[in-house]
Amino acid sequence: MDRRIEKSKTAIINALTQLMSEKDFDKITINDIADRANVNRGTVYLHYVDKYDLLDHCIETHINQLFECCLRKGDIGQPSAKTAIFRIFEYLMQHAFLYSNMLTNKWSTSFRSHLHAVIEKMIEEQIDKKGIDHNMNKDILVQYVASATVGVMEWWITNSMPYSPTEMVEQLGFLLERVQLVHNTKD
Amino acid sequence: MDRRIEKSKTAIINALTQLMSEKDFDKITINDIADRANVNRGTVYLHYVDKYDLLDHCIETHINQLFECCLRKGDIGQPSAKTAIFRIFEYLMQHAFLYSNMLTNKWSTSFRSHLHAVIEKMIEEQIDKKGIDHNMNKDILVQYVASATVGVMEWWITNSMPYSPTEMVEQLGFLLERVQLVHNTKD
DNA sequence: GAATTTTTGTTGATTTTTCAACAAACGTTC
DNA sequence: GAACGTTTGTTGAAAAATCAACAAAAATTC
Repeated sequence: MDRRIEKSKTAIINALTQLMSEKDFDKITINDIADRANVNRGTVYLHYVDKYDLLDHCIETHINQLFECCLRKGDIGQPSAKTAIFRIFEYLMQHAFLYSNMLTNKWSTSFRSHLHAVIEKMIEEQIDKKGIDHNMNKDILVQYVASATVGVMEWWITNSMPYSPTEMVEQLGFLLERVQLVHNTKD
Repeated sequence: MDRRIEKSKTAIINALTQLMSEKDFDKITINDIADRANVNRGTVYLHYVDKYDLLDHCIETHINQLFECCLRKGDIGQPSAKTAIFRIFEYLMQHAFLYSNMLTNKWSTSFRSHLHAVIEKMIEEQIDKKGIDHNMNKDILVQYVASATVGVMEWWITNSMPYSPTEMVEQLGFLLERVQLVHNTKD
């Protein structure tokens, strides 16, 4: 990709990220974004069809970043499932306003689908590593667990994080043990 | 100035600044600079005729920055001469390697002249504020004091800062008192 | 609800940046 | 000192970014 495109895109995404942790998405104009990114307003339209398309890419970037951060955080191998889940909740908490903003009513579909995609991959890896009960269908199990996990996360964020990350991991741990995705030993 | 030019120029100047506090100027190539600035090598030549022209502009930027930082550091009015001098020495100390690198044998001319220009202005302001002895010529006095001050600074940097900023201010204070540029009261 | 302002999305002309290719100068190594 | 790789500075064509101007849509104000 052309160096200029990369610079413009990251500047724009970063600008929206900043603004999203300052005020409501609805209150943010393309002009605000362009100003903050220090690019011409036209440049935004050059790469994104509108504000919502930009938000979509912004969300995608952040979900990837979240998992990049939580799954390869200076580890040699992969962290255990419980550690990963804990880090995710912790991360969400640290960027509370931004993420609850990304889940804002109308546009939560994008957030959910991107999060689902990445959680799905993660769960599949886990299954391939640990194996499953012989009378279980893998595809269905993946969809089941992914939907459940994303649902819990979404609920947790939109309800102002009523429990601590530690509690969330513990509870989710119990549930995941029942489908044998997590060892029931101390982590 | 076009937004792109401004961005390119600051990226390039910042890149050189970074590299200058890491290694000798002679060891820095245009390629290094372009890579660090994340611009094409050609872009460097678009704004600067060569490495030495770039260094000159870099030095200019830094001298301005130094004085911006030392003379308007959250003050309401102007800081006293002694305070300003102290801050300058302190600032030089904090960016020791960079500045000693900027004074490196061959290219010190540029550094000296830019520093001189800015010190000269500063001294003139001081004189206009405090006035001078009636049988003294202002122009000559300015040149005299500016050269002396710059010379001391240059010597101080290239000789690895043998005295503390406090001592330097004290000594320079004595000397400046003799031409009545600084009050001989406690500051 | 009409008038006014702001925001949006598009356009075309212009400028800047990029990239790849080049020859010349330079530095190193054998 | 010949051969090698690296760095320099320049070129032209292509791509991207800028800017100003525009009409339409949306939001605000009175």
